[in-house]
Amino acid sequence: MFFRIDTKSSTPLYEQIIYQIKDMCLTGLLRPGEKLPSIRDLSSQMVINPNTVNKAYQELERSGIIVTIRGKGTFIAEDFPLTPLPEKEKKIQSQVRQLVIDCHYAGISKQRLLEWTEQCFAEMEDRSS
Amino acid sequence: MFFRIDTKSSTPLYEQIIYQIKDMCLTGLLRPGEKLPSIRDLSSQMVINPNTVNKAYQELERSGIIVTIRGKGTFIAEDFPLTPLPEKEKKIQSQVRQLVIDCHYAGISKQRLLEWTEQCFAEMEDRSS
Amino acid sequence: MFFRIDTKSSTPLYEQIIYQIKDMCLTGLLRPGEKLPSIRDLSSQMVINPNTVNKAYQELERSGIIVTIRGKGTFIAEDFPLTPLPEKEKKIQSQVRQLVIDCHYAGISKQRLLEWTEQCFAEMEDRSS
Amino acid sequence: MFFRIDTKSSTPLYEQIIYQIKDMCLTGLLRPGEKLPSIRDLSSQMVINPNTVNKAYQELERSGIIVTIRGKGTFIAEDFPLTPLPEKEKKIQSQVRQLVIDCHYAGISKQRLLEWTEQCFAEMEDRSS
DNA sequence: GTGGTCTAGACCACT
DNA sequence: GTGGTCTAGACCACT
Repeated sequence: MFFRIDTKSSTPLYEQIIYQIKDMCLTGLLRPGEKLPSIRDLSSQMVINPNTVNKAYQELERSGIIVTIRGKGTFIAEDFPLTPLPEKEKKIQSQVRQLVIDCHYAGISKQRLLEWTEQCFAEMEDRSS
Repeated sequence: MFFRIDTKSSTPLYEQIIYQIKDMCLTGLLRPGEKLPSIRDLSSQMVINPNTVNKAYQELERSGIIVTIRGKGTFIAEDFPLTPLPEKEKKIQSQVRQLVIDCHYAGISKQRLLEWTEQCFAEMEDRSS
Repeated sequence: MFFRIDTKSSTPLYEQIIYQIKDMCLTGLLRPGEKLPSIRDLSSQMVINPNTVNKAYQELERSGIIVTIRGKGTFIAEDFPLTPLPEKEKKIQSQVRQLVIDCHYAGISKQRLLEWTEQCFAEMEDRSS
Repeated sequence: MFFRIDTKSSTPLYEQIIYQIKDMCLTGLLRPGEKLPSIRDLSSQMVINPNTVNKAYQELERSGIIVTIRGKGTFIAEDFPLTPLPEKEKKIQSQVRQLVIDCHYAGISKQRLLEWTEQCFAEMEDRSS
């Protein structure tokens, strides 16, 4: 497991961990049932505090993406949890709008944004197989 | 000027204001040279702290979107400021990736995300004319 | 707000706080929209660490019972969130079974258990009015 | 003996075993004097650590529900141990309250909770005969 | 060895 | 003043 953490980023460390693990699940780098590194291992590997890793793991468990088994460790959940809530949809729609606004002011064309989006989906498509 | 502010949202109020003004610029609701309400007016209208509006205006001025003229007020800048920095590009790329991840877990298809994106661009196209 | 925390109990402090606040909501001691004490105030009042209160508040927010507004504080949510998930139902059913088992071995009759249950409901009935 | 163990559950394995054995005693599936499987057998059957089973048996013996006879094995005690301590009563009362709170937020009516409780008692009634 | 809880204390962003 | 994040470090329960 290779993590790329950006300490200068404004997004909290624990959120970066969450996104990386979700990413690895969707790209197939992490498989259902696979064991994640222990909190201590990952925290020492990333040179951050165990509590921070713990927070990330707990939030991932809350959303059903990982499962912790007492005294044994943490594992990728067997079933892929989809939660299509109407609130989430609205939130994502407003994120899209903000992204488009940012693109306009950064001089990024519609063409490029759509390409990037397609590319990300392409790298993740295999998860469903 | 109609603002839709969500005090319960996790995105800070001042950022919400920034996005709304940028949005109105891009959709044509605000035109170059147009006068913005004073900090006092806007803050009392929105029932929020004047400091919050002030912070939004200051950041908008720093990025060249609005211009303050001493004793006259604040106005939408005449020239559309493009800041295509390579850092920004990277940042947006990672935002796209996070958005795609969120869509996957929210059960939102590529199709729908692309549609939403196109729609936003469509509503803003006229600004370049 | 009066909190009764049992440091000797095996249930974590943060969970005790959660149950107390839920309890006060259901019995009407806390009303929708009402402001909760700040994390610092409550923690110093209870002589526990602010992080512990923070954890309780965050979990309550996650389940929609309270709402935090940036820089303003934490408030009881306006709308009462009911989440009748089938998993939760199962969990409660097994809790009931465990409770009944415990009653048997503690020599507590069905009669008494039912009375206690009725009593609790009675004290909370008014919430719906 | 059939055990239904949930490794993903937050209640410790050894507690799950305890409750299951108590349950089987009260429903009549296990009779006074009946022999329990050895720690080794049960642990290999359940695919869990022998220490976990050992812990469960020890705690059951401490509360007088089972009896170990050197070189012979472990048996269900002949006499039904009742331990009506005032502390236990208080503890159960607070468990009832927590249960009622959980029911409220899970949208489970008083009616249904009482039904479930009655049902459990019904399935166990015969033990006293 | 595994995760869970809690403390003490620092620093930051937002209002 | 408000909550959010993070660190350092301790202790505990479970396997």
